[in-house]
Amino acid sequence: MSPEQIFRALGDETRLRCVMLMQTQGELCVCELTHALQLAQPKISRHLASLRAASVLQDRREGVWIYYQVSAQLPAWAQEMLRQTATGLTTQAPYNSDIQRLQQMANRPNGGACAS
Amino acid sequence: MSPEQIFRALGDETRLRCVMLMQTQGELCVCELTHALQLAQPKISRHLASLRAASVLQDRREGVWIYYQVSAQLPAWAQEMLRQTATGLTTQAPYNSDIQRLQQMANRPNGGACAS
DNA sequence: TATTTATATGCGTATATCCGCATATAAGGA
DNA sequence: TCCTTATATGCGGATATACGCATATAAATA
Repeated sequence: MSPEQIFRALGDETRLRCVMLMQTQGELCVCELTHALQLAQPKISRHLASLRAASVLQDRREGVWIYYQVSAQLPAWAQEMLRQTATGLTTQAPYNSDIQRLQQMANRPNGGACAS
Repeated sequence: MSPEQIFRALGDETRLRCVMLMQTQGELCVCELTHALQLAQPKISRHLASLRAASVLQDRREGVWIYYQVSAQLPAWAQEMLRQTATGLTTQAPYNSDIQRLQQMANRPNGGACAS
């Protein structure tokens, strides 16, 4: 996908929060994102689909859960750009609170980063 | 301005080309951008206004010319993000051709980077 | 003051985007 | 097969965005 489509995909609060969360926390399923951002599931789901369409995210099914993560196919400049952005943003609201809510979430699915 | 507004501002081909050009070539006036991108002046002008509204660019008048550059007020993460992006993109089309056309432009205004 | 050059903006239109709500799909277990 | 849970999508409406074209503003100069 073209650079401007990548930027356009990041140009929405919900989508940027999702990407920042995955950039710092790794692979997450839809219910984890829904919990962390406290938004309706159809809304999250639709934004994830648009991020995937822009090649920003990749997904994988594991049983009932669908895990999303920042795509490994992203060009190097884009990966570095996201790293920089996360470094700058994740200490401030609402990104820091999203991370906190995720880490305090009970019953995270098994494949999730919290289960050992 | 908020991070997602910065990304949204970059999420358009014309605007991204303008920003990449200024990121690598420094301060430019509207006629230089119009020449380098080979687009209509009202179109360039309107996109510059929207980049300024998103705090991505700052402008300054010098006589008849209005010079735009990447804003020095941008948060550090955003400046670094633009630097990364320019490093990744400016070797490829259409960004490289824009730079080339700018450098070959005759009669660049006096304040421009070419005049000594 | 009239003209030229550089830049910005008003306007109408076409299209894209985002939302909430309801519903569809898909997998797993009783 | 039925039920539950997780996720995706159809739809209609409200709003935003981008465009082309014409025109306005603003500075310099004659």
